[in-house]
Order: sequence, then C-alpha cells, then structure tokens
Amino acid sequence: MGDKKTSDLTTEAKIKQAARKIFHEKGYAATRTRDIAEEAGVNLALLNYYFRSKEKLFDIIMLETMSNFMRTVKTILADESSSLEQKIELYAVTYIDFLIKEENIPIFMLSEIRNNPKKLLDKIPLKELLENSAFIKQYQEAVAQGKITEPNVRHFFINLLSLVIFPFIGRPFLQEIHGLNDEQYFSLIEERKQLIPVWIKTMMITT
Amino acid sequence: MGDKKTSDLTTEAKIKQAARKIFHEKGYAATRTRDIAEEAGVNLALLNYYFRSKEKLFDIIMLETMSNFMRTVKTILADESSSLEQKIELYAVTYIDFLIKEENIPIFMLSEIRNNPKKLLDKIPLKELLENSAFIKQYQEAVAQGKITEPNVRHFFINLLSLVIFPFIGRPFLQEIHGLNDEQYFSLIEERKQLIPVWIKTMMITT
DNA sequence: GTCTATAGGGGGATAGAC
DNA sequence: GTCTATCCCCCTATAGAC
Repeated sequence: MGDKKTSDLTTEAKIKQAARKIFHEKGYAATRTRDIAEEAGVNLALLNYYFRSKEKLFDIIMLETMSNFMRTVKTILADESSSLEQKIELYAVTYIDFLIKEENIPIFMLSEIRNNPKKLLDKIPLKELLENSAFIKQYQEAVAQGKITEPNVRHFFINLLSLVIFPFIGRPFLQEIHGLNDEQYFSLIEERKQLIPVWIKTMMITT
Repeated sequence: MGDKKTSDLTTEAKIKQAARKIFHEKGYAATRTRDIAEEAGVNLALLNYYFRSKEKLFDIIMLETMSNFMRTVKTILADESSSLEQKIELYAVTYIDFLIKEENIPIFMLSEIRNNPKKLLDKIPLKELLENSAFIKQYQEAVAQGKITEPNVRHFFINLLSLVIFPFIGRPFLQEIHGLNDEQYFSLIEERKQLIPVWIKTMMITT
C-alpha cells in the first residue's frame, strides 16, 4: 500500500493517498481540504468532483483504515493451526511492524471514535474479532487445564494490546521523558517484539 | 476541582471550567468558542474579554492539564519514604482513580501533542519526572541486588504506564469488542488496581 | 477530467451601547 | 462587566469555461 510513485496513480488514487496521510496525521477537524489537494498535487475542486465532500472522503478513508486494522489482528487470532503461545509471539511481531509503518493509526482511530463513537463503531463488526476465534477457544482450554493463572481472557487481551500499542500512542511523551532520539526509541521498540511475549507468559501462564 | 456550583463561580472561572470540559472532550480543532460559551452559560463576547483569543484560552487549559498530570505522577515517584513495590501499588491505585474522574485527559494530551509537539512539550519539564527520582534510585538498587530481571528501567516504566493508561484510551474499542456495558467496564478497571502491581512484579521482579 | 472564479456559511473576534 | 450586532476571514463546495 502506497508504494507506487505518485505520478503512476490516477487522480482519484492520489487524492485518497494524500487524504489518508493528512487525516491520519491531524484528524478530521484539523484537516483542511486544501492541505489534501496540495499533498496530492491536484486542484482543490477535484476533491469534490471525485468524492462529493470532505466528510464522504473521510468516511471512505476511515472505513479502509479500520478494516485494515481489523484484518491484521483477525488473521492472527483466527488461525486454527497455531498455538496460543505462537499467536502471542506472532501478534507482537506482526503488529509492532504494522505500527512502525503506520504509527499514527491508533491515536487517529481512537480520537475520531471519541468524537463520534456511534457512527464509527457501528460500521465495523468489532465483536467478530474475538467471538468464536481460535484464540478464545485455546485460551479457555488452557484455563481448564490449569496452565493459565489469569482466568479472565479480557484482562489477558487488554494487557497484550496495552503493551504493544501504548508505546506508539505515547511516543512523544515517552521519548521526551527518557531523553531518547528516534533511533534509540525504535531500538527499544524492536526489543519489545521479543520481550512482550516473554512478559505476557511469565505474567499469566504457569509453565 | 470543579466541585463548586456554577452559580458560585466568577465568570472567568465558569469559562475556564467549561473550556476545560469541551477541550478535553473534543480537542482544540473541533471545539467552537460558541460551545464553550454555551456550556459556561455566558455570553460569547466574554471569552475574548477575559482571554483575548481561543488559542490563549487553550494554552492556559493545556498548561494546567499537563501540570496536574505531572504532579499526580511526580508525587508518587519522588517519595523517598516508600519502597519500590509500594510505589507501584500506589501508582496503580492513585492513577486509575485519577483517570476514572478524568478519563479524557490521556487521549486529549496525546492527540494535541501529536498536532503540536514542540509547542507543548517545551512548556513542561517532563524529564524531571524520572531523573534523580527516588523511583529510579530504588530501581537501580534492586537491579544491582539481582532482585529485578528486567535491567532496563525504561521498559519497566513503559509497561507500568501501558497497563494503567491504555484501558482508558482504548475504552470505546475494548468495550465494544468485549460487549461490556459501562458498569461491567468499570468493574474490570477496579480489578486492575490490585492486579497490575501483581502482574508487574511477576513479570519483572524475582522475589 | 481539470481548471478558475466565486458563492455560501461558519466561526473567531470586536465595536459600541448599556 | 456584560450584552447585541456585526465584521471579516477562512474553508468547503459549486458553477461554468476549457
């Protein structure tokens, strides 16, 4: 996604690419259609020609962003062939890599949802993520076998997401507090790919 | 803070109280001065009479919000009389209570910082939070004594913040995914006050 | 499909009466 | 200090030529 040269893309695709970038960086309210047009290198009037309005363009970008986010998570949690431990390891690596490329997505999604929870949450079948997933089944199995000390899968899931996602959301803060430059920060993030699964296991899994 | 009846406050205080509420809920860009005036129950022109401009009003609110946030954290980390374990327990309880009352603050601060990192981060001496704190000293001591398995205090600190703060930032998401109503969600949060210190210890501290 | 020019409206800010 | 009325700019959206 987004690998093509700008000049290779259709006008419509250029606008979408630019809109995605600006919306993700600044959010809906702070984004001006002029910024998008400039970023895309096209005339402002073309935004309305292709997408009718700023809001409609935003809705398209948001839907794609959320679907993209969902797909990345769901593929891992739904996989019947991997073990619970493998899922945790795969999730940490895959999702941290995803966030390194798209670090604005969590704060973007969460702040837009805050401004308009009903409109945005209704569009995406979030419940499907966990319900009846291989992940849930395996977790319940492990609890039944006494392999897991924390019986509440909700805490387990929240903790996994917290450890993976928060360092990206809180980046400017954490970087400033610890006095880290970009390189140092990303090297810390890289370490977490291996460390998070270990932490999660020692935290909640017996043997 | 905010306990007084609206009618008891001066006009200036009413405006600040209303501005804090609306800015925290919607962020700078999506907030209209008209919304603040209405929320405060005062005439729109009075905002400019007391605060000159929307931006100056915002700067005041933001500075207070960040100072408030800092103070809450710093008091705990700086305390020479409590042990490392006590600090973790105290931080979890105190900060979760703080966030229950002010749940919009993390996402507010982080999304505004994203839009204007230099302006906002320069105003607050964030580095003071950890540097030379009792928390850091005790941590290094514990590492030297072999009591801690994770030698990097940065990971330790990031993990503590992640587990405490993320459930609030991600609330709409997590609530939807797990199908929880407000009461159920807050009861989950309450459990975390006790659980987080336990998790953190088993994760990183060897007896 | 793409451009220029401009309409239309919203929102921040102020003048001036009280 | 507080109000009404209004200014004026900026931004979204559209009309209409090419």
